[in-house]
Amino acid sequence: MSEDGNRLGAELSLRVVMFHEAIARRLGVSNSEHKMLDLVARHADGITPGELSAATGLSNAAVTKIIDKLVAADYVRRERSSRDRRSFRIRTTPHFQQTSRPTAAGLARRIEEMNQGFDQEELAAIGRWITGVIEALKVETERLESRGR
Amino acid sequence: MSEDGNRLGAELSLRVVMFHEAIARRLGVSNSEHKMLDLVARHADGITPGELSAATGLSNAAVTKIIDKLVAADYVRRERSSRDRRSFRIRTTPHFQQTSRPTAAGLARRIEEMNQGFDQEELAAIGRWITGVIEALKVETERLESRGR
DNA sequence: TAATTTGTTTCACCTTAGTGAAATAACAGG
DNA sequence: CCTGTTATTTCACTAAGGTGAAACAAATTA
Repeated sequence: MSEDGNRLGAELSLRVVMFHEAIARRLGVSNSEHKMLDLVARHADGITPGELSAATGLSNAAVTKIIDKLVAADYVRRERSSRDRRSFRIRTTPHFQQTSRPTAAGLARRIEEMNQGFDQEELAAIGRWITGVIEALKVETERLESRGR
Repeated sequence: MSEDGNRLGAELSLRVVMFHEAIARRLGVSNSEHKMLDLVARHADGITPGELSAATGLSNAAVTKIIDKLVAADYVRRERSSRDRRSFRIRTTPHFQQTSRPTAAGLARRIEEMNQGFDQEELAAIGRWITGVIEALKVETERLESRGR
C-alpha cells in the first residue's frame, strides 16, 4: 500500500477534516472554536489558556475570545487554578459532553459495525497502526511548524 | 477497541486536522484554500467551480475568490472546458505537485517505515479498514450536513 | 433567432477571526 | 514590601472569509 496508501491517506485526511467541520456546524461553533474545544476535551484535568495558545499558535487575545464564546455556549468553563490564582483551568461542561456525544455517535456506531468484519488480530493491528499514525502526525506537524523543511 | 477506539478516533481526528493546517501554513494558503486545493488535487481530470461549491457548501462567489488566490499562487489553473465553454476545469499545476509532495513526504516516509512492522495480511486489513472509515465519514458528514440528527 | 437557462465572475458589502499593545492581578525573589 | 515577571483579559483595530445580487457569456429550447 505504497503510492496507493498515499492516496488513501490524503482521502482520509480530507474526509476527517470535512467531518470535523460538519460537527462544528452542528455544535454551532466555528472551526477554530471546535478545534479548541477538542483540545480542551482531551485534557480531563483541564488546560490553561496559555497552554491553549501554545498548542494552537494563536495569540492570547484570540484564545480568550474563543473561550468566551465557548463559555457562552456552555461547552466549557473557567475554573480558577488553585495553585496559581492568576490562571484558569479550562474544562468541558456536562452540557458539552451530552451534546457532543450524540453528534459523533453515528460515526462511532458505523465504525463499530464495520469492526465486526475484522478478527481480533486484525483489530489489534489496526489499533497499533492508528496509534503510530497519531504519533507520526504529531511529530510531523511539529516539524512543519517549527524549523524549516 | 470500543470506548478506547472512540478516544483513538478523536485523537486521530484532531491530529489530522492540525497536520492539515500545518501543511496549509507551509504552502502559504488558508485552511479553506487548502481544503479546496485538496479537493481539486483528488480530481486528476479536473473539477468545475460549480462542483466545488456543491462539494464544500460555499457560495459560487467564495469559490471564485479562493480559486483566484490559488491561481495567483500557481497551485491551480483554469482550463476552459471543451464541451461547455462557459465552464472551467480546475486542476493542479506541476508547481503544486512539486511543492506539495515534499511537505507531506515526511509523514509519508514515516508511515511507510511504520508499515514495515506489519505483515501483508495486517496491511490488507488496515487498508480495508481505512477505506471503510472513509466511507463512514462521507456518509456521516452528509447526514450531519443535511437532515437533522 | 429570440427567449430562457446555466456556469461563472464581479461588485458592494457584512461578519468573524485574529492581532499587538495596554491594563489587571497574582506570583517569585531579594 | 517593593520589583520585576507571568497569566490572562480588554481594547481598538485590520484583514479574511463569506454573502447575495447583478453582470456576462455560452448553451439550450422552442
